Amino acid sequence: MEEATSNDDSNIAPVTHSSLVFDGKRLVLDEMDFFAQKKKKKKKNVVPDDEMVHQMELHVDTRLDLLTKSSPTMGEGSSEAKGNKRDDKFAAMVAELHHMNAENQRLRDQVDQANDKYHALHNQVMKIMEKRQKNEGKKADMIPRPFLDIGVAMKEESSQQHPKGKLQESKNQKICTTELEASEKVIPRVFSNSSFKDVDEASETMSMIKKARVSVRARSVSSMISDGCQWRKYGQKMAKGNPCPRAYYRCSMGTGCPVRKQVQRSAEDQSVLITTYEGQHNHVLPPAAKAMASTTSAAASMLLSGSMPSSDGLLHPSILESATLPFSQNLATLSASAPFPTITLDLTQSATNTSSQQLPQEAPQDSQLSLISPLLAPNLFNHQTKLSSLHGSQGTEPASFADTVNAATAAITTDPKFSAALMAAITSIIGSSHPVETQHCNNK
DNA sequence: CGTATTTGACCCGCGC
DNA sequence: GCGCGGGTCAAATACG
Repeated sequence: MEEATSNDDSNIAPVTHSSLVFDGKRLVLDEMDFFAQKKKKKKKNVVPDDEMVHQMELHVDTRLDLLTKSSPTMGEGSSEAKGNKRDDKFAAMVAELHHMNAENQRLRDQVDQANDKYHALHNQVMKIMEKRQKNEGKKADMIPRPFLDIGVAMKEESSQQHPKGKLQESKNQKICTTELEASEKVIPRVFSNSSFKDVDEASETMSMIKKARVSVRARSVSSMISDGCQWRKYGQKMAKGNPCPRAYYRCSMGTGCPVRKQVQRSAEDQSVLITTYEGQHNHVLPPAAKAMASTTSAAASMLLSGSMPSSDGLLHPSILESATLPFSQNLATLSASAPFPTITLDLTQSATNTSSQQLPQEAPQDSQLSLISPLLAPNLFNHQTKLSSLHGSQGTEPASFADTVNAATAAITTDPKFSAALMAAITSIIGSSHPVETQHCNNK
């Protein structure tokens, strides 16, 4: 029935309908003599073709224009003169419309061109960085895969991936070799699809960025690793195969902030807290929160850039081999078989790996942090410098930690060591910004 | 009383 | 089409 009424409206005159939408002054409009004439005209042309509809649309603008400019006290006597005036205005409006259409088209072209240029430039930057990396004596076979078309990669691998991808996450570390072999096959196609060809692809990528997730595994006794942000709990669910419930949080620092996170204890080790971040903040963040937020962005970029394996795998073996950090192995995994591409940063692995090498099994949590943190700065600032020189901007400014992580986003695509540094960054964030919780862990 | 949390209901996508 | 599981909503409740 509602449909019928709305149809009635549109049948009477699209003009009326649109005018309603436009300024909500339908009554006033109906009282105008000019409007009455329009109705008569319409009745004459019973079958409205496209041109007619177009004209009617034009009339909308004309009438609206008249409404704002003409005097309501106009009599009916000078209708002929007014008609001429209206014709003139109508012609002017048509001309203006054509002009605007042309301009619109021109702007669209400009946007397209800008888009193309952006991708071309991005491509060039990546090539330059790649060259630099090679010049710095990197292994020849350790070529990162810039501009990985994750959509393509995921499609490619969807035929190979396991039916229950999420359950595979814990197994990723074991099947890493197989997965990487599979991912190698994708590389040629990846390079051939190095830039986005159309808007659809770009928007798909944008949604991918939004949906990209960063999962952080860390040992914590408290129910949530606070990260400087304000979170509002909006749900809790029992996840299958896990006795511990999964909690859903929404960022409450900004109105309508799309960022969400899930917190869940690991099924295997309930002392391990898995925090999964999704989305990007749409508001200003406190310094403590900035770093984690930046990490999410970095991870999203990393997913897009393809410096990580295509799906369900660990970091590229060469990446791991090249990583000098002792805890880098098994530190980050990527799961693209999950509903959304997810990077898992395993801070517990690093702790156990490190502690198994150097510390007693019951080594406190802060030993992990103290080992990692010193390694962080040189890695990060090294890349900060690189980027600053590339962009030719504020390289001398003392970058905040968050800025550093932000700047790392691009670098991460070219330097595999950087992922390890990122792990360290997050570890130090968790450790530094929440001494209470860390203490909590330590006390246990 | 306003705000945050809890929790059952609901929606949606996916696999069979 | 149906069931399952993940994710979200929103009314009820708790809390400061």
